[in-house]
Amino acid sequence: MAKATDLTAHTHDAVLRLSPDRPEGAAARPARPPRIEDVARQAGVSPITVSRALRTPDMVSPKTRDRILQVVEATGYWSNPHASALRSGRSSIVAAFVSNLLSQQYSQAVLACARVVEQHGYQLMVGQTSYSYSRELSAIQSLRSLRPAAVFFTGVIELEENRDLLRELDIPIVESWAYPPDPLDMLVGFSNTDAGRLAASHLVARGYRRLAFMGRSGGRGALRLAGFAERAAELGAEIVETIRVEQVDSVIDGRRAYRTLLEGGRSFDAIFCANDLLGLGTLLEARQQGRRIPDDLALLTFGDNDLAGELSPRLSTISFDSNAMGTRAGEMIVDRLDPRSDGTLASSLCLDLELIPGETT
Amino acid sequence: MAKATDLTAHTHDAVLRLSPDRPEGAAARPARPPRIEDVARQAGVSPITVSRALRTPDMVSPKTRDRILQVVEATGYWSNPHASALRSGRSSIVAAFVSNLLSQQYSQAVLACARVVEQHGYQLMVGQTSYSYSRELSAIQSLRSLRPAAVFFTGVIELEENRDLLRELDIPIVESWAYPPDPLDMLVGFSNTDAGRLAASHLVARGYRRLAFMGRSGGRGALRLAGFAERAAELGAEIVETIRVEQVDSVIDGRRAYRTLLEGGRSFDAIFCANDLLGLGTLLEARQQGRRIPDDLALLTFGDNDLAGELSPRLSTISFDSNAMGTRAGEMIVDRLDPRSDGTLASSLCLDLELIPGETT
DNA sequence: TTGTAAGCGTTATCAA
DNA sequence: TTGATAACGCTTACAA
Repeated sequence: MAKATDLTAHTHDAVLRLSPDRPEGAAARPARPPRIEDVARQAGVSPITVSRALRTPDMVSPKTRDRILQVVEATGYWSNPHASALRSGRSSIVAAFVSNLLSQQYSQAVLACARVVEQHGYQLMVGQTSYSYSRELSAIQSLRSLRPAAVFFTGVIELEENRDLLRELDIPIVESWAYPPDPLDMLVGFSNTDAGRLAASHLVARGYRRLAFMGRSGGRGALRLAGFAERAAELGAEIVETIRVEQVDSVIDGRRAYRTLLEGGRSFDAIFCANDLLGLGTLLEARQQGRRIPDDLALLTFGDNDLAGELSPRLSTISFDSNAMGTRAGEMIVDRLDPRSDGTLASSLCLDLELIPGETT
Repeated sequence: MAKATDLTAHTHDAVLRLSPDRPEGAAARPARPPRIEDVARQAGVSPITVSRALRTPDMVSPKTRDRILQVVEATGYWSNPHASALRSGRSSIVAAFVSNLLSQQYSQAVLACARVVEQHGYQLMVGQTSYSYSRELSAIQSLRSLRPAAVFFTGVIELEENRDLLRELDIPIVESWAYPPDPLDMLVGFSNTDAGRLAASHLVARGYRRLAFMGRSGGRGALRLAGFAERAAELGAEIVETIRVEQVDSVIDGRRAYRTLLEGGRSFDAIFCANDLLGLGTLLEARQQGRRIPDDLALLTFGDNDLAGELSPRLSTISFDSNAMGTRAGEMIVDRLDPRSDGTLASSLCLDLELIPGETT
């Protein structure tokens, strides 16, 4: 295969190499990875005994077990996960599906989950659903034959047909990022409706009455808007404008949303941005346009960006801990998969929301 | 299994459910996913013909092919990846190994890579090497039997023995995050040495002469320090203190590193932090301790945090595009795996570094 | 506690 | 262009 390069302008890094002291007589590694049969032969037992020694050590006599484990160590044997999954109908893969792979919050949760399950011998596989039911469907269909040990979604499965498909998998499922009364299985969520209410309460308490909302139109965006509108109405404030933004990948999208908001021509004194990047983009764009914040315009965001508090002005924000969310999801999964678990770990959890007042409201 | 919950304090979100219009006569889904044999029987061909129709359509007559694809569609057939991998010795999994799953830069690169490979029918699996050779070894060993289609590392494999193991896998490998002259296979990197040089040049040009360095002691940290020290010496500046921080998970670690730096008792007028979070933590801690920045202390960081420019003061930073890095890695991988590729895509790439002057130097 | 036999669902190989 | 046969490496079910 041709190798083209475009290196000219850059200096190479020094070569970082370490050569271990290889024992003199160390045999060259065989071209093929060792199979369970190789281990069995060397240990003088049958393959199934090796399998037991590795998966259910208690079912093998200590003497045999030690001998087997020694051979395993010496050969560098590693069970073939495909063969294992094919025969047993269960793999050591934990599948995670993210609404948007570029969102920092989702990735944080997924990677926190990966950390936990990895420590228990599972491997995490990432996929993207793109807030789309059809992508969600094909993701779920691929799970039917992948036979993962468990699934984690950064969201709630809404489509009844997809819920049915997932139930049929008969594996632990963690939904997250919302707090519905009827999760498929396990849940690490927070109340999006409460987040909206909290936002309205805060803005009204600060004296704002003409409110605008920015967020996705479906799912959690709708929930946040519902709570926001409900509480605003209760408190006598008005939602004068609602901007729907379906895909948010960078602050640019927030800047654009703010300009769209202005085009509506309505006057408002505060915006609730149901998403970090929207909030950040709005802040930058509004300041650039000469708005004084919060005097001309107040800004409240929702998200988990720990840098919101480091900006100048510090963004007022409603926040939750996406890292903890992923960790808890991972813990629920490994607990459920652990046959020795006593099953007392909560299978549903609602994380707290925190309103962190900054300098923008 | 017992279900404990601790829900009391929170409001449930409304149920978000959608039920599709299911066609009248739609049969209930069978409990077991369809196998290739089911499709074959319904299409009146043998299993291997179905397999060919799906993988190498050109080898099947158009008429047969269409009939098969119709049945595939109707049954929702999805090839079992484990059986396929077991038999063929190659799976559709792309493995990605990250030095630290909590690092935003690494996750960004990995998820960008996931995005690309996913569009070509591969699934990305994430693992963590924790900057440790032994973790790296076990990661690589697991690959021997996982038989992924390709591997992506957010780093360079340093240990000669691990390099040998990887070569034996005989699959596309992408290393990244550095620019050594002898990559294992493909490379999307940048020069860490140049980054260090750039840092020293900038600081000296701004009039700083007593410099401090913060970063990891091994690998890329060492390269950045080498370039930094080399250029500083050339320009007549002195490196008065070097702080080694092996694990950086949050700004807290940066705060701590700064305090450690002070304990040394040496006086310095500028710090180069080889990592975003170290820089941010140092900034926060130094300001809290009453240091005026950059008058009392200048600060230059290395990383890819687009928020560095939004802080107040804006952090001076040497930056690269980790998102592009992951995307390019993904593109290299799918190109190499595509039998129709003409092999003209560069297999080695050096990304540009950009010095973005902020208000801290 | 250990072993035998069979099969998970696919694809390589060879034959027609 | 299509098919028969066997095998990938493991674990279930059953037997000793």
